[in-house]
Amino acid sequence: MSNCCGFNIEELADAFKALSNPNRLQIFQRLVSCCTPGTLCSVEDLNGLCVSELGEDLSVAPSTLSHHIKELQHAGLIKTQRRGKNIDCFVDPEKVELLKQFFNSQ
Amino acid sequence: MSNCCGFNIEELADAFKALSNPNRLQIFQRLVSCCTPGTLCSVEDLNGLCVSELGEDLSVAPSTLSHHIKELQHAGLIKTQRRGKNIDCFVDPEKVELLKQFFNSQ
DNA sequence: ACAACAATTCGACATATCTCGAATTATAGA
DNA sequence: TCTATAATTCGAGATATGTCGAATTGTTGT
Repeated sequence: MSNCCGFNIEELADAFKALSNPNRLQIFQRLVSCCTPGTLCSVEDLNGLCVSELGEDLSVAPSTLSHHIKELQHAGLIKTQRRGKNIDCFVDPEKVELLKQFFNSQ
Repeated sequence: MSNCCGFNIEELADAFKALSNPNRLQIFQRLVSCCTPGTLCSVEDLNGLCVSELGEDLSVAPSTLSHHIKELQHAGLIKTQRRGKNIDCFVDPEKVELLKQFFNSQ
């Protein structure tokens, strides 16, 4: 577990890998921007989109979409929660904050 | 060329892909942190490290290191400049700014 | 219990990536 | 010109990734 300047390189690399696929990046971007300005994205606020909504303008098979959601989840970028037949997705604000700080470290 | 919320998804994905490899991320992190605080990273300032210096604590073959440098360059994250036998590397502050803004878009 | 819908798992395939060693190019200095 | 050093290019091999279709699981409503 290599550590550099307070950042865990492996953790960051995993996050960037998850964002390196255009389809996944679009999913993430959509989740980030779906939160109403001024409010935090969190599970409590329920500012999320279900899996099928996230794949609407993506032209990938449901199985591929599911795979991408899991990748984002394993990288710690999003969290999920079942709501009836749907699975809602939410950005993890702490991880986003970590990434912000990385690029702000001069 | 897909565009979302003012961001070019392909461009961002290329940058994240370049940062998704732990070795490349460490190279980038080292370049980012080598700039003296308060100063901008730019070719003019010559606040760079040569290729071999960047690979010192990385335990990869020179050919691999060269490959990674080129990946970072193609993604627009760094710029290079020959100085005698060495090739100096510099972070591109504009690209870093773009990535900052992406994570700051709520 | 059954049908419909949402999502996941699994196996397979094509493609991309990471890495290396060997050979090559570029530069500086004797 | 010759040698040493820095870096790159090239080809190859192992591994990882993106994608799909088919089958399966979980949930709701009839």
